[in-house]
Amino acid sequence: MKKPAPIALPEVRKYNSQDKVLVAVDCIIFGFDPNKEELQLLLIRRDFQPEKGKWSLMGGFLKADETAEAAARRVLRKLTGLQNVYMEQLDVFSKIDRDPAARTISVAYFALISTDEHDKELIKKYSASWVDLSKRPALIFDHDQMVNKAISRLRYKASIKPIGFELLPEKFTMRQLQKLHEEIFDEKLDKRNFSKKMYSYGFLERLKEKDKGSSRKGSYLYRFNKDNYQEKNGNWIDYRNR
Amino acid sequence: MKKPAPIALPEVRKYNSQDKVLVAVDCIIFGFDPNKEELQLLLIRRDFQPEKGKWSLMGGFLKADETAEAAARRVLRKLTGLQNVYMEQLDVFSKIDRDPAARTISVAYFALISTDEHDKELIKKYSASWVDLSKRPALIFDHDQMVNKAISRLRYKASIKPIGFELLPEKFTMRQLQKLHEEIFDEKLDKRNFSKKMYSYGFLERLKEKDKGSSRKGSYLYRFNKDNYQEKNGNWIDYRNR
DNA sequence: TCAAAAGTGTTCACCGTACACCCATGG
DNA sequence: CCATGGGTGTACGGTGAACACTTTTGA
Repeated sequence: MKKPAPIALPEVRKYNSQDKVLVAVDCIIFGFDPNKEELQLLLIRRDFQPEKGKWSLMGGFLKADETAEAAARRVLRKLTGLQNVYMEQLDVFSKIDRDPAARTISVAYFALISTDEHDKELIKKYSASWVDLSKRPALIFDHDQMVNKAISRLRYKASIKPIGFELLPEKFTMRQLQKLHEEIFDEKLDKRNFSKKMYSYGFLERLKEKDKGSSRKGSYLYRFNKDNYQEKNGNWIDYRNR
Repeated sequence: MKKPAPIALPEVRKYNSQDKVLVAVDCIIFGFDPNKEELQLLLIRRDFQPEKGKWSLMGGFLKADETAEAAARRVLRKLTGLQNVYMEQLDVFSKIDRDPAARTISVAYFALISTDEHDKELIKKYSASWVDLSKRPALIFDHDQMVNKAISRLRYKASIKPIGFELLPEKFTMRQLQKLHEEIFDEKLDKRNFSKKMYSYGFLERLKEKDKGSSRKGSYLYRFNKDNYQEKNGNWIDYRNR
């Protein structure tokens, strides 16, 4: 199918004389616990040197036969067991000494998962745990930078796409949805304006059921209707064409 | 200063067993010729295999002792002679066979320069040339994808930051500024509304001089006032915190 | 019956958009 | 004097923000 690349000697030498480097992927994994009403981050305790025992993002090395995205998905799956996760490339981090053990550049990905869905066994195996975003410990290398960047990106994305649904269980209440947005943007929102806006997008499906967990009266459960979203997504403008 | 990384044998073997890959940087270089009133792209004709003679973005390989951004700036400088250029990381492209000669991942950067500033000699040396964005030839590898992504990003950026000034000469007319925006967003704008909006941001400085090149009456020249921009940039919202 | 959370409508200010005429000048 | 592009103001509608009271029900 593909014609073999023509190999001319001087050019081959050119390629060969270039430096090769290790390429890592690191995953910034966000979650949201509707009960705790806090944004959370899935972190691991590193079980190898350097910086063994310190808190870190989950990461791994890019293999020669996979794309960066595939590597990130592999890493994420190893830790959570989840496959079809919202994931997006953030940026490359390439400071020379970012990993003191070896020259490594890292491609950071951010992922959104609903905390009730992942595999608890795997998390235990990797000594990982969910920590409140606001109380997160210092991380190794440049991982704090990665997290900060991921937060910005999350805000941006949430402002132009209904991305927050990735972080909620299938059925959720309007309050939970609002709390999530309040956490993401770090500001209080007016519940009347908030629900009005959400209704206007047209992709919320109100169920018959009510959730009685948080009040006497009970609150309606909603579901995100993807079909409606596809039809009406003219409401959401994304300049970045993702 | 920095304490040496603790080296434990098994972990070193771990790092060593990982694949290393070639890392390239590619620059999507946008320009705008206020006379032609067209967005342009700076392309080169590749002078080595594979795909020798085809149109391509300017690129190069990442060296072991430089960051990706430094590499991109080095590459850009080699071609244009320019140093303080607006530049931003786009994304990593890592399809396995994107470069048929060797497994290479590429970090794409997009850059904005004012076409009157660059070094014509260097451009000649690299058989580069400015092409109209709308009439650009097909590019090698995945460079077309890179360009498309860069266009989206340019639109996004221009919608939240006064990025377009990077593409204009120091002094410019309101018409030129408008044309630039029209090119970026690919739509006609109303000149009254446009200038009103630009004034409202408060960072345009109207000069005494007029440009008599395009009309009898002559049109005022403006300058971008960075100080004013710093003060008033609350007008521009950037969720991505750059 | 009351405490606690849920649900719901209206008003107002501001911003983006549509739209048309006079001005200055060189030829 | 006239053709050409330059420069400016107003009116309207839609959207986002502020704001308070009633409902439900378990204890």
